[in-house]
Amino acid sequence: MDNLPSIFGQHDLFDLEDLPEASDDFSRFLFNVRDRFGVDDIAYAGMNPVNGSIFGHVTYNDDWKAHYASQGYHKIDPTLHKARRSIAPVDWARLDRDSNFLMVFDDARDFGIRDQGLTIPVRGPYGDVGGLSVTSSLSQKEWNKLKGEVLVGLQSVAVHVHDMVIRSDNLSNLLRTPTLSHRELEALQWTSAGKSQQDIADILSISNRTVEVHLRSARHKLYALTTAQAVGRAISMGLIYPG
Amino acid sequence: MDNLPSIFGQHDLFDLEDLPEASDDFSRFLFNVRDRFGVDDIAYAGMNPVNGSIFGHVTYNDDWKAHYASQGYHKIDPTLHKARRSIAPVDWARLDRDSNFLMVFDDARDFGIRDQGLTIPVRGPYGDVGGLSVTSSLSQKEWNKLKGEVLVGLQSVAVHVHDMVIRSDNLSNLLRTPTLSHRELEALQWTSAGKSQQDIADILSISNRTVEVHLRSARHKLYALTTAQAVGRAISMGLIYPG
DNA sequence: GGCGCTATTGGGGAAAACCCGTAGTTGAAT
DNA sequence: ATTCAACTACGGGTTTTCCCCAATAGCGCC
Repeated sequence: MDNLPSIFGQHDLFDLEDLPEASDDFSRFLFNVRDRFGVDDIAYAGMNPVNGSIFGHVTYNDDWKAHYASQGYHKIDPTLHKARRSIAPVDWARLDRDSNFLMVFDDARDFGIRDQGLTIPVRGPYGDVGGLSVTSSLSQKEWNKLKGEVLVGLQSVAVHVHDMVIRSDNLSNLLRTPTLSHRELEALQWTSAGKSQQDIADILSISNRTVEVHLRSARHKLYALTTAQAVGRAISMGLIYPG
Repeated sequence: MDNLPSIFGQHDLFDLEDLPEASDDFSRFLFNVRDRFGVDDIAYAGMNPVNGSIFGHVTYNDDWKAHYASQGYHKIDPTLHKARRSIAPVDWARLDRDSNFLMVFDDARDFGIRDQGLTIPVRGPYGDVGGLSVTSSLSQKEWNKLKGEVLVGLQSVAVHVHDMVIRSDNLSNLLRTPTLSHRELEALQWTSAGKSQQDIADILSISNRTVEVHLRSARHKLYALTTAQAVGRAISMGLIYPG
């Protein structure tokens, strides 16, 4: 927690020392960012890779927040969907106007929210993913200009917000200790290389039952239902490498 | 397999400049960025888990590049190691001056490279990790000032470079990859989400035997011996996403 | 029309994985 | 000194996957 703030010094617009400690203050921080960048609304959504749940802080009005949640739009929101698969910022103008897009944004319009915006994905080392979105109701020309001006700054804000949220999120704390033992990692690694439990037992010169125990333990630690899921999760978290 | 795995695994380091295509563009781009931001050197290192290869692209002089590679410093480089575990930019000033640090930077000094710099981690959705580092030989006071000014911009550059590298690498891999059918991808995707064949059969409203056929076909196309391996491979290739 | 490819649906049986335990040893930490 | 996590191993029983086989339907292509 203390090894981050000073890196940004005093010159930076968004010094981490200004970042709120309590999660209740995240919204206020976002309002602050919104005003500084001159956008309509700003929203952060963090995705927990364990159960796929999404949590976030937004400056949207309460009506839209409630509607969005009640409709389960986080499951189909194309901006989140694309951000989850992208490295670079996602310009909503480049998204397909497919059925999911229309379903979300047709409703959004009724709540005063336009389909003009950006989503910036950010990832941490534990498979944690987040996205910072901004919306604007400027004219297209003005928005394009503003977009270029704020993009770089928003990138930085996104990283800082995600960092803070993940650090204060209890669920993610479980993931932040992916202390897979050496044997568990070995077993997973060989499984990812296509070896059976018996193969691995021979390779490691241990019993196949022991290999099974290690894989079972790895599944539990990664909250995975199957070994295949554990392998995928471990790869996406950088714990092992594809074989 | 080490107790403390090397940063990018057991793989060899190789230089983007050794690659025929686009290397000139990357090189020019980095030199360009270096001059624009007023730093001494810029280095990008990234790993694509598709083949576990490491991509490096730097503005360091050839002597240091050769020395760094020949000593295998990418395995112990503390700047990479810390960046691998961090979301936010890593200030080298805050790193422990441990044995690994001294081993790398004592040598670096002989090649005119200071232990004053920043490393910005970047992550993509497939477990791919990269880091953009900059060095400076300014006075500490001047460097602290410059650091605050360039940090936000470098964040953006880092994302951009990583995106370009991974994208081109994924693309080249995709060209050699047999295309999986829609059903095969669906089956793999749900398997990655921890579902059994019967679960998937229910979800897709097809027979569990059909699901099995799709998974088998996917395994063959991916040259995978087990479904777990196929899942890992598909994730690392970007065909599916971790569930 | 034939040809090749893919998606779909099965059966039977072998192999592997998985779940529920118990239990001894080691080494590190409190 | 005791707790605790990791590693090791085994048993019995269940579930799932995997591999052999065959078959129908749809699709574009020459």
